[in-house]
Amino acid sequence: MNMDKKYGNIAEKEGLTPQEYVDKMAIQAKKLWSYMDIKYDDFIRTTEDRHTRIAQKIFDIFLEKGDIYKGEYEGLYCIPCETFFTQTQLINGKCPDCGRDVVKMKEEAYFFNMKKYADRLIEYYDKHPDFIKPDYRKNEMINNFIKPGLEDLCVTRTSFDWGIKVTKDPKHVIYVWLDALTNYLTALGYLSEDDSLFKKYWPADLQIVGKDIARFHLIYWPIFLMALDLPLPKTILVHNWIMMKDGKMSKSKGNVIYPEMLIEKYGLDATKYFLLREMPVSQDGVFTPEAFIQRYNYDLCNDLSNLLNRTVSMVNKYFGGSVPSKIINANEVDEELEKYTSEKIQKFEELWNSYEIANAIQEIWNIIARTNKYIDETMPWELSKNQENQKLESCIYHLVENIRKIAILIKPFMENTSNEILRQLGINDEKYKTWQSIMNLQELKDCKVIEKGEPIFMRLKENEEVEYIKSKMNV
RNA sequence: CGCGGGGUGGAGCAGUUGGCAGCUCGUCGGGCUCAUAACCCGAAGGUCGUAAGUUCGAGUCUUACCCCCGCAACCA
Repeated sequence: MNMDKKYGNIAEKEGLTPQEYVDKMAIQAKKLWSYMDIKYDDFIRTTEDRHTRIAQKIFDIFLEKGDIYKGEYEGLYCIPCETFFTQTQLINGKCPDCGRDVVKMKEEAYFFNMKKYADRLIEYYDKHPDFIKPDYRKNEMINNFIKPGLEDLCVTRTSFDWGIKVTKDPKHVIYVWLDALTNYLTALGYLSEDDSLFKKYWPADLQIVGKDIARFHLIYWPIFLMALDLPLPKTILVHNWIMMKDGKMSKSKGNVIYPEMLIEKYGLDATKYFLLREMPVSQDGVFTPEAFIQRYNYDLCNDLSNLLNRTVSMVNKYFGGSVPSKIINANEVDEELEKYTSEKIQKFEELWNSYEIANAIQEIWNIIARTNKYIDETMPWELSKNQENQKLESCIYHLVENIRKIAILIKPFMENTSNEILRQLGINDEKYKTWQSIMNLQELKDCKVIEKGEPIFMRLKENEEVEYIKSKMNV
C-alpha cells in the first residue's frame, strides 16, 4: 500500500498540513480494508522514514550511474495553484482546479533517462509472456508510448517542498513515480540494515494494479528495477474498473455506490461475491442495483443456500441427522456427479491460477447447479419410499460431500459463508476442510448435521431492494 | 489523425487451433415435493455490425467501411 503523494494543495483547502491530510486518508484506507476483511502483512506509507531514506539512496544511485540527469521541465503552469498541468488535464484550456489561465513555465528539474532502457524493456516483454496480464495491455504500452519514442521522465520539482528532498540538491523534491514505485522495495527493507524480507520475497509473484496506473507499472517500474539490476515481478496484473450503467461513478452524476453500504445491508460475502463474479479481468464490470439483487437471489439464495437447506433437511428426515458413510460401489448417477465435480474443480483451479476469477467462480456455480439437478435425478424421496436404502445412503452422502467441496471452493472470497455451511453440515474435523481434501471423496466419519437448517441467504424482494440501493446512490 | 477494447436470439454475456450457434435472466409449457412460489425438464426466439474475399465449409481468417467505449505521457 502506498498513498502519500502530493496532496498539498487539497490539504490547504481543508486547513490541514499535508501530513495531517495524508494521515486522514491513510486511516480511511485502512478502515475500508478492515471492513472488507482484507488482510495484509504490511502497510507502507511513503512518508515513513524507512521509505524516505532509501528513496533518497536510490535517487543517488541513479544519479551516480548517470541514469538521472539535470535538465529543464517545461509545462503549463497555474501560478495561483502553483501546479503544472498537462494539456489533457486542462478544462477548456484553463486550470482544472481554479479555472484561471495557465502559462508556459520552465523550471530546473531532474530527469530519468527512460530512452536508454526502451529496447531492453521491449525485449523483456517478448521473452516473458506472463509478465503482463491481460495480454493486450502490452501492445497498448508498446504502440502508444514506447514505439513512438519513450520520453524521459521528470522525477523532481522545485515548486513546492512537501515530499522527499534530493540529498545533494535539497531545493528539489522527488516527484512522483520514482518515489511512489520504489515503495514496493523499501517496504521489504531493500538497501536497509535488515533486508532479510527483501531477500526472501523479491521478486514478487504478482502485482495487481488498476488500469489508470498501468503505464507507470508496466513501463517506468520495470525500468527502475532494471536500472537497479533487480529482477522484475513475475506478473503484473492490470485490472479494470467497476462502472455504472451511465459510465464512471461520479458524485455529480449521483451514481456513486459505496461498498460499505452494500456490506452493511447485504453482508460482506454477498458484496465480495458480486464484485468478483461481475468483474471480468480484462474488461470493465458494470454495477446495477438490479444485477446485484438478482445475483443475490438467484445465485446465493436459490442455488447455494437452498441446496444446503434441502440437503440438511433430508439428512435429518432420512437418517436422523447422521451423514451416511461413503459407498464404495457407487451407481452410474453418482459416478457421473463425481466425475463432473472433479472436472469442474480442475477447471476452477486453472482459471483461478491464471487470475480469471469471475470465470473460476462460475465453475463453482456450475457444480452447485449440477448438484441441485442430482437431487432431481436421484429423487431421494422415492428411494426412501421404496426402501432402496443403499442408493439413498449413497445419494445423501454424495450431496453432503459435494456441498462440503463447494464450501471449501468459496472460502477464499466468502469465508463466513464457507464456515457456516461446514458448521451446518457438522463438519468439524480440520482434515475435511483443506483444499487437498476436495480432490477425493472423504469418509466424513461421525458428521451430524444441525437439527434444523438455517437459510444462509434469504430471498429479497427485488423492487424494494433496488429502490433502497438507488436511494443510497444519490447521497 | 493514432492506439486499444467492443458490436452474437428481448436484456447481459461465452465462443480455445475455422466444421452442425452456447450460457444466465426474461417469456411459454411441463415435472417434482427434500427445499425459499424454490429446484428439475422441454419449447419459442439469432441470416453472429455492414460489404466483399479466402475455403468443401467462417461468429471464428483477409480487406474496406459504420457505430459505441476507453487511452493519448510525466496526473495516487
